[in-house]
Amino acid sequence: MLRLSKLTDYATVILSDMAKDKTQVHSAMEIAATTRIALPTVSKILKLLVNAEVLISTRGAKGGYVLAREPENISVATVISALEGPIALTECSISQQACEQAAGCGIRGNWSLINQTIHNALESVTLADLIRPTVVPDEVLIPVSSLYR
Amino acid sequence: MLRLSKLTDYATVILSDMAKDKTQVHSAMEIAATTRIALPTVSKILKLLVNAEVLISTRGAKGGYVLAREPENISVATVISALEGPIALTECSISQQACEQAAGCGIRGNWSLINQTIHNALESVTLADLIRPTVVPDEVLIPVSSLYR
DNA sequence: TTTAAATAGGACTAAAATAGTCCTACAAAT
DNA sequence: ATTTGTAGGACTATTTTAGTCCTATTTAAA
Repeated sequence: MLRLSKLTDYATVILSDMAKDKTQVHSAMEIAATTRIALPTVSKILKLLVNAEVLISTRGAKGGYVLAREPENISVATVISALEGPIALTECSISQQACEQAAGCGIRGNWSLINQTIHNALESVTLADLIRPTVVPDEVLIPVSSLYR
Repeated sequence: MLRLSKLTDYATVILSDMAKDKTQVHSAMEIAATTRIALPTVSKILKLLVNAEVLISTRGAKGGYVLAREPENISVATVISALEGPIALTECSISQQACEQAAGCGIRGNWSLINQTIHNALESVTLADLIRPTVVPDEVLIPVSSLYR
């Protein structure tokens, strides 16, 4: 269902939580407690976010995790790719090697355009936006169609 | 990886194929042959597309499938939801019932906005666009960020 | 009216991805 | 030294997805 994995979902919850208190070092245990996500799972997610340079970790007693940069500079796209790998709707957009159908496939180019579109949409939303109080706009304008007309 | 399922991918290939010859009735066997996708799999996909009213089927000898409407009027969003169900990145955007974290979750509203954005992007691209010769534009403009500034 | 060529619907199996857990090693503070 | 913490990876269980198959029904044509 074009669904994000649960882990990614958790990651956004965790990061939102951390963003509210963005200079404080949070331990995995503490985060598990406030988010009510099981500790081993929290740890796993935090590690992935460190690898993606979204978080910075400190080892040892009083160690823990902090945001590596301002919430405004952490895009949703970054978080998703940290947890799930590259954002691409179709297999052929990632692996350079042609699929079996590639020869007669005239739609690859257009898929990559759609991927690009979605990637841009996710890139433009940041952690700061996520924790902002919800505003439901009258209309959401997406001029993708203009590309074709 | 925010990936489409293989079946959805196949569906776009199948539909593109059918769109090239949009008034002709195609049997499942014929489609399997030209797309090189296994027959039982093709059948499964075609049935789903009939249920979603993207295709119209005719039973019996000389029966088969045709597009239910013009390729311009079949959106990628429709195809995706036919195969995968509602397009929603997060669980909570679909099931009305609150998740465990819901109480302290301040990001649900913003997720639904992102969902909406992506849905609109996918809604604006049609089967007709998919089979069009690829054009790579200089820039893809997505003003999602403008919603927040 | 019989037969062949199709789809409809659903049950079922196999395979792959995802989620979740656990263990051992390492680092820093007290 | 000991305690509190992360790093990294192996492992297991669960769920989802992909793929197959069977039986019923429908229609065209011989």
